[in-house]
Amino acid sequence: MMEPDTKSHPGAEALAAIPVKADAGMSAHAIKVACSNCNLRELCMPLGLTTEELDRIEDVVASRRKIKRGSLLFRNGEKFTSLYAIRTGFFKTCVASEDGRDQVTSFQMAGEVMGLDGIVNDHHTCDAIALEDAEVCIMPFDRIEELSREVNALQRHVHKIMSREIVRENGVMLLLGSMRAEERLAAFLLNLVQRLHARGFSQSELILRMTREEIGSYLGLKLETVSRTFSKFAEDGIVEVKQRHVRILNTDSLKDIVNPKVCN
Amino acid sequence: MMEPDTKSHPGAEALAAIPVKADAGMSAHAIKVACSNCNLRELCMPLGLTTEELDRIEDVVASRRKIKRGSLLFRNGEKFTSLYAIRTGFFKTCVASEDGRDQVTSFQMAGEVMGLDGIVNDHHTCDAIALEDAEVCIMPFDRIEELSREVNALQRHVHKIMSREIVRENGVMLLLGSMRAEERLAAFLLNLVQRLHARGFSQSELILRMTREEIGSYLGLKLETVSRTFSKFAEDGIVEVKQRHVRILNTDSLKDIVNPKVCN
DNA sequence: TCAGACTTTTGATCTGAGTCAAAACCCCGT
DNA sequence: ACGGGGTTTTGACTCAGATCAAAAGTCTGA
Repeated sequence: MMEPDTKSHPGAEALAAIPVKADAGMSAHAIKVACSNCNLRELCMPLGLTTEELDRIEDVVASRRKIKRGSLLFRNGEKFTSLYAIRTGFFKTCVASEDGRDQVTSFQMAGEVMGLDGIVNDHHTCDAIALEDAEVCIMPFDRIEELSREVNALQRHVHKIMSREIVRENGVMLLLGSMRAEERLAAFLLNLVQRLHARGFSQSELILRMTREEIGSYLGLKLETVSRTFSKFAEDGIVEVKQRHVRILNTDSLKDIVNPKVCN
Repeated sequence: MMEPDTKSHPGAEALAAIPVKADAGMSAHAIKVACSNCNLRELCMPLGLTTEELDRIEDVVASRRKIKRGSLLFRNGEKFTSLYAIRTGFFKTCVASEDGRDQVTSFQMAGEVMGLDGIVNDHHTCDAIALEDAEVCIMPFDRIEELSREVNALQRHVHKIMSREIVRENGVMLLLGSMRAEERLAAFLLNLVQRLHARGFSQSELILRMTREEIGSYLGLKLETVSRTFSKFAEDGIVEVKQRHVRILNTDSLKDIVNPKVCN
């Protein structure tokens, strides 16, 4: 299983077609970004912009920043200044209660925007941690606000991104509030693979960038339960699992698990 | 317990100090609203507006609508046109999975804004149901967008409202993903009473507008568990519960339950 | 005022997921 | 190539909350 050349997950190579490229070690402010040439544009930018509007929006992206695996893009309590669009890599965000429990609230991949939580109180309320070496575009929020007063498409886009996050979280609440372990894991896999597919990767094969414990935290389960459920799916021939390599053998079964059919 | 005159929950009388008043039966479009005189203004409007700005923002509120207890303000799938600010009454919003499970995703009270879920796809993705007779201010979203291009404080306010909702949902995910039944219910009560207190009501006494089943749905518990947990709190002398009347006798105990102290 | 439907409480029992423990596995840096 | 730390799997047992059931309470509208 799992030929090494299978395009099963975004890696740096897949997103490298950006002409104005930051050399390693180049400091953030020296980078001239070029959204117009970024192949993630349709993910983080509104569609149907005039060239002039696009030019102006490029100015929103002040610079880029590389984050090493395991380190933080921002942390709870930190002053909020910017939103971040992921160029490469993979993140988790976690909130913590006072007594140290914590909860993964999302996993984010290329083209997705992070930092919306910071707007309301001018400070971030969660940690954003890179699960693999990553690079983000830094978009100072005051510039976003300024420009979105003038470019209607940008204004609309910002509103949609925030609304999308609200709707996503509604879905997670449904999952956490009413699904059983198998349903949660099936929903999680389908969601991941669907987002990867939208980025040009396989519909059936993926590499998990997070541990069983992180999956468990996101799904409100313990890591052992996540592991057992993977094993169960594998026994049932629904997936092949080899550590973090997952191949989905039967998407329909997963869908049936998430939405149990009322049988005749 | 619970003297009838105790100001333990918003009722119509508490919010009636609005000079330009809609008579019963008056059709929605005939109402001239007056945010400037609404005592909920500091909840739904940005602070520090000039009189001129306030005048313009009043134009955002196109009209009002009364919703009878049990009926819908909007429903899943319905076209999105407006946000709604609650003037009086109490709502729940629920999402449903394809197979008919459903999940209460929030309870909303006077001064709170509903409908943000509809922005991303131009259609609502949840149902909003009045739990008591209610009245909302209708704010067509295209007008909000238009005006927030010109009034910076409004733009900022809209962003904050959406961000606040994201942060709130992060908190609910933490609750659903990592808390036990008692912790969930304690957190729920503290949250409700805190919001009511911000509206001038008692810090220790409240009337629940929702059933045990609705509380359970919100908290990811069955109604029996909610009932038992209330009984447990009552036995422990933390609250007095008589149907939907709740008096909190010991707020600190509730806080300790939510955030268990690491004992010495 | 009363009937009937909904809501809430409480008891008894069951079960899915948590907990504890140990072994296997794998990856990484030196 | 190896050692060691983190990760994953699996087993045995426990328990919090679900489920099933029945009775009591209460609200509503005719």
